[in-house]
Amino acid sequence: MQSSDKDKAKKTRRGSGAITLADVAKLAGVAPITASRAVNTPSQVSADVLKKVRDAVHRTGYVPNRVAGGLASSRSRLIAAVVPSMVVSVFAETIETLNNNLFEAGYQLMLGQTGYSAEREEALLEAIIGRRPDGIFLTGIMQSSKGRTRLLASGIPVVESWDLTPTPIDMLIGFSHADIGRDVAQFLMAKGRQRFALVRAEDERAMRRAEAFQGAVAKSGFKEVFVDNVGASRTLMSGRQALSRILLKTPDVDAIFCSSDLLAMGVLTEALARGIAVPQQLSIVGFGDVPHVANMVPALTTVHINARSIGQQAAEFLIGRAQGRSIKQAIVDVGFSIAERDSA
Amino acid sequence: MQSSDKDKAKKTRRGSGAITLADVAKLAGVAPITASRAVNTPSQVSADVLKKVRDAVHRTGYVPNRVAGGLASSRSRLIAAVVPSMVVSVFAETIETLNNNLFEAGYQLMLGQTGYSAEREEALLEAIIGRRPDGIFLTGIMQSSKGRTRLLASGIPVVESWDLTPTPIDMLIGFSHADIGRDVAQFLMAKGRQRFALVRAEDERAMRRAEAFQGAVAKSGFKEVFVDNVGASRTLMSGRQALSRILLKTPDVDAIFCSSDLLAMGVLTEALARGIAVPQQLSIVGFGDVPHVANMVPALTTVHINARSIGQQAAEFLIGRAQGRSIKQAIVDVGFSIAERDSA
DNA sequence: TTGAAAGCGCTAACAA
DNA sequence: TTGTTAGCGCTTTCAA
Repeated sequence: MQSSDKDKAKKTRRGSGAITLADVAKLAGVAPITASRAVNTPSQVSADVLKKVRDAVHRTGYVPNRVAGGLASSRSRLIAAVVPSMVVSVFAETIETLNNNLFEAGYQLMLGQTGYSAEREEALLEAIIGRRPDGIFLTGIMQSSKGRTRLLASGIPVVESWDLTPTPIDMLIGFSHADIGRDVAQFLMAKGRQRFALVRAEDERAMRRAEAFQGAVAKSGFKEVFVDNVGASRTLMSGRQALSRILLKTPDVDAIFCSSDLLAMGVLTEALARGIAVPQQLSIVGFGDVPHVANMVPALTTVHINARSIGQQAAEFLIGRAQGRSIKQAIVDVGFSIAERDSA
Repeated sequence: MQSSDKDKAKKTRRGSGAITLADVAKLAGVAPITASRAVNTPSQVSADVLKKVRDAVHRTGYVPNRVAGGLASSRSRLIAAVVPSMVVSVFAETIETLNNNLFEAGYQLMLGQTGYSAEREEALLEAIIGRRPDGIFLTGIMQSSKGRTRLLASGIPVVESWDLTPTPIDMLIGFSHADIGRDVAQFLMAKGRQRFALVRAEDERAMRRAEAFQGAVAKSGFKEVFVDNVGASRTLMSGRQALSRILLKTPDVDAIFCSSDLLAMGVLTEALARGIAVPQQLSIVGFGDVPHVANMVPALTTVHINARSIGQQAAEFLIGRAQGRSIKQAIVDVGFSIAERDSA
């Protein structure tokens, strides 16, 4: 007798308890589908209905359940991004730009981190595909054939990045690491440097830059390049320690190419601490061009990668695909440049 | 006559086309719910069924649709995190740790960036609640009462962070910005410094640190603190420019507290470039303790925040709540410390 | 312009 | 231990 008008029908068994579109529709006196149209495609309903539904939305504080919507429409409006690490600022820049652009277009970003681990990457892929995102952004190329197969089988648009390959899974926005290694070597040789060393982290792309660097140096007949591998530790401190080791083995070193700006800053810091003149006695080149290295003293010479433009381009591709457009030029080489400053 | 066994029943109208649990179940010769149990709670099915279902999963490459599962169970296994910016490494550290811990527990991270903008934050909140995540991590305290109301109404567990308040929405992991400002002022006064300046970005929390700093200095009878507000630009360059401006107004400045390590590095860089001795002539204190500032020369004295422990604690809270546990001590002051190094 | 019906792919509840 | 049934909250399809 005193039942409110909420429970006129027989009670259902479950549910999250939140306001649903059906509640809004009932309040507005229209069918659920009409309320749906008023919310999503207002141009399809009359002004009268629009007003009633909007009122009801306001009164109830209704927030559409995108999970249900996603299931029904098989468009999740979710994009997944896979990154080795967030604390590496170049990746953070790409993700920030990607995320901002996606958000403007009504897409949400799901973030996965591999920590540079292959098995982690595999588990991540499964978790991502399980969410049925409308697109996937990969930092790097998917190396594992199992991963490639899964991705292909999922039918989800994929952007690989930060590298070049003739056989991308789908779309690609990258640059050539071999070219970078070679160009940096030539740059340093043109400066008259003669004894080279590399400081690099355990990372497949860094390895390819290193190999091209070594190749170019060898081709010009200089002594073999000394390579210091700092392993997984990508800190300023490991750069400092690397220089110490290098000086022990090759005291006559006069040029060092590092696999990241942070390592280069470490080398630079250690050099200054030891009273080694940079760039007079020692040239140092970094990789990434993190924003602030340009304004340090001495300013770091480094390889500039346009991390933000990669993020933006990826957003365009992914949104385009999610909206059913086909991307014509889906393989883009964004290139790089050597930002010549004070350290080399 | 030649129809495959896929389409024995009448064709359905829609769908994403991917392999579903029903396909797997049919192949394994069991009911869908049994296949579901084999996949999610293997202990509930017989060894025989488990094997048949696992085989079918392998043969088909089935990946469970978490969207559908989330809708049915009203547990999305999704946690949302709101951050002002990813390129600020302290936030990146927290997010990285949060994400890693969540992933281990089978949760996925959805990332939202406010860009320090309030209206952006509002839109973000709507997008996040629409996904019905199992938890929300907020960098900072939700200031807007509208936002607080929405969050409260959503019923989703919330962790606010990076700050303290007597009235959190739900859970809280933070530290006192006023205490930091006061302690840093006292630290510098104890060092015998007499003429103070602040470099700060346009940011509510930085403002509170600044005010407490000014208060402590005033209380001790020193000249008024000169404040340089660099606005939204949080770069090393803005730190350099800030020092230039400060020197113009207060040439006798001997201590500067910056609202971030990056700004402090800028001030430090500019000081060194001008031949100002640090810390002899000028003490510089940063905020955040980004990993590498400890190893620079001179090493930066800064306020250490345990960004990773915030992320880890938040993961624990959120996962606990998502699994129905109630958190007893849901307000945590993680504190801070002044990492005294060479710059002050 | 509006609505009825039928699912999206999965799991909770109940039953066998 | 396994299965049946009935939705989760929304949108597509088809019809009026």
